[in-house]
Amino acid sequence: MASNFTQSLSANRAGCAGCYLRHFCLSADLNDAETEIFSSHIVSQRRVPKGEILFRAGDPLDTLFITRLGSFKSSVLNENGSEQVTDFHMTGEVLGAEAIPTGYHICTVTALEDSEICSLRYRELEAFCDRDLKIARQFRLLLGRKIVAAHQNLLILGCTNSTQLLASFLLNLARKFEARGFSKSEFVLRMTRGELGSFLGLKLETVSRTLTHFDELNLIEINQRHVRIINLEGLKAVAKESGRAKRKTSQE
Amino acid sequence: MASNFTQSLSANRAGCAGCYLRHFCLSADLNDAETEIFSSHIVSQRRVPKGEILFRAGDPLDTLFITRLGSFKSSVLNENGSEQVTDFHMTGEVLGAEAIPTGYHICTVTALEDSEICSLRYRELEAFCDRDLKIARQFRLLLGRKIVAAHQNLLILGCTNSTQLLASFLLNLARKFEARGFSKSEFVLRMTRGELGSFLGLKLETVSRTLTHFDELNLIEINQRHVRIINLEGLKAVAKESGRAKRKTSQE
DNA sequence: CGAGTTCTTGAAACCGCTCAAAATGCGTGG
DNA sequence: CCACGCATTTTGAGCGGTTTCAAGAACTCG
Repeated sequence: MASNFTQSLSANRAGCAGCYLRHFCLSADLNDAETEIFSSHIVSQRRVPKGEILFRAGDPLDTLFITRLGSFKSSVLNENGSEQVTDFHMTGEVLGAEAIPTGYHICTVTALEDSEICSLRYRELEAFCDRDLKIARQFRLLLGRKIVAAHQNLLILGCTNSTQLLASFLLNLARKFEARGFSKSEFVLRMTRGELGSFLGLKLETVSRTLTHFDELNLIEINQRHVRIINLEGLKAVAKESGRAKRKTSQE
Repeated sequence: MASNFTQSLSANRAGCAGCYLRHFCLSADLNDAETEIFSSHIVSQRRVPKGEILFRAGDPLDTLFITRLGSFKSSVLNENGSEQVTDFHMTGEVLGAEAIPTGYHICTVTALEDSEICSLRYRELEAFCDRDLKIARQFRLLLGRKIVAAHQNLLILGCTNSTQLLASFLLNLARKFEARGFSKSEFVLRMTRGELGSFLGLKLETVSRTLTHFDELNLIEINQRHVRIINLEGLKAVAKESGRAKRKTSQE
C-alpha cells in the first residue's frame, strides 16, 4: 500500500487528466481542453498521512475534498469529550458536503491511513458550476451519491442487535469495495474496533466478540483487521434474519 | 390540522408565487416573471392523504417531491417482510433524492398524516438547472440540506442505549420544529411507537417504556403522541451523558 | 527490542427483547 | 351521541444479549 501511495501521486501530478477516478468525478464529461481549464483552476491534489485532520467541525467551508486513495472517518466531539464516528469514507466520495447549507463544517474528517485527496476550492467550484453545466450536473450526481451512501448507513444502523449491525456493515463494506474494483470477499478494515463500535452504537468489546463469533460460525475469517468473507449468503441471512436464530439450531 | 389542510392548498393554487415555503425552496432567488415560468413548467401541487405512498422502492425517478405540509416516512421492505424506517420528513424537505444516481428509487415514502407535496418533474428540473443558474444553485443547497439531515440522523443512531437514542431523537425533532417556526417544546409525534422503534433500532415496547420513563423523570410530558418538553437541559444531559446515571443517584 | 496501542477474553450486572395481556384511543356505523 | 371493533399503547415478568470492569495477549511503531 505504501508503494501505491508514493506511486499514484507522482503519476497524476497533472491533475484531472490522468486521474484514474476521472470518469466518476466532476470532470467526467469534459473534453481535454475543458478538463485542463477546470483542473488548473479548481483542483489540487495532495497526500494526507494517516491521522491528519482534513477539517474540523466549526471550520469555514473553504474547500471540498474528494478521496482519491485511502480512507477517512467523519466524527463529532461531544461535550463530554467522547468521539462519535458518523461515517467512513472511501475512494471517490466527497468530503465536506455537510457544510454546504451553512458554510461551516459540522464534523471532523481524519485520515485512517496514508491517503490522497483532491482539494476543490468551493467558491471557485460554485462559480465553475455556473459557467459549465457539465460540471454542475456531475456535482449534483456526486451530492446524490452522498445522499445514497447516508441512506445505506441509516439502513445499517436501524438494526437492533450486534449480529445484524456488524453483518450489515460488512456486507455494505464489501459492496463498496466491489464497486471500486477491489475484492468483495477479502479486504482490510481501516478503522479500530472502537471506531467501528462508535459508528454502530456498540462497545468495542462487543464488536470484537461478534466478529470472532462470525469467525466461529465460518461466515468470515478475521485476523486483526484482515477480513475474508467465506459464506456470503450466510452473512446475508444473519443480517436480515427476522427471529433470533443466533447459534446454529441443530434441529428445525 | 384538517382546516390547515384544506385551507393552504386553495390559497396556493397559483404555484410557487404564493407558496409560503418559496424562500427556502428552488425558486427562492427568482424574480416574479422567472418564478411564473418555473412554476408553470415544473411544478404541480397536490394533496396526499394519510397513508398514501408517494413512490416505492424500485420505481423509476420521474418526479422529485418537496413536502409543503405534513410529514412522511421513508422505509425499506426487507425480504422477510418487515418494514425498516430510514427517515422521517417534514416541511421543506426534498423526497426522492436518493434516486438521483441510479434513476430508481431505493426507498418507499408514505404520508404519516394528511399532507401536501409539490411535484417536480425531474427531467425538466435538470433541464431547467442548465438554463437557470439560480435554480441550479438552490437545488445544490437543497441537496446539501438533505446531506446535513442524514448526518444528524447518523449522529442520533450512534447512541448506544434507548435513553440516549430517544432523547437525541426528541431534541432533533424539537430543533426541526423550531427551524420551521413551530414550538420547540410542544409538538405531536406523527409516527407510531413501532415506526419510531424501527428507525431507532428499538422495539416498540422499549420506545413506550423509555418515553414514560422520561415523563416520570419530569423531562417531558407525554400523552399518546402529544409531547411537551419540560426540562430541555435535562433532556440534553440525558442524551449525551457519558456514564449511565440513569436513575437519580441519591448519593455522590 | 520495548512501550504504547489495539484487540481479545472472562465474569457479573444491567438493560432491552420476547411473549403476553390489559388498557386506551380512534373511526365507523348504528 | 353512544357502542363497537380495531389499532395503538402501556405494563408486566423472565430471559438473553450488551455493557461494564478487568486483565492479559497481540500487534505496531519508533
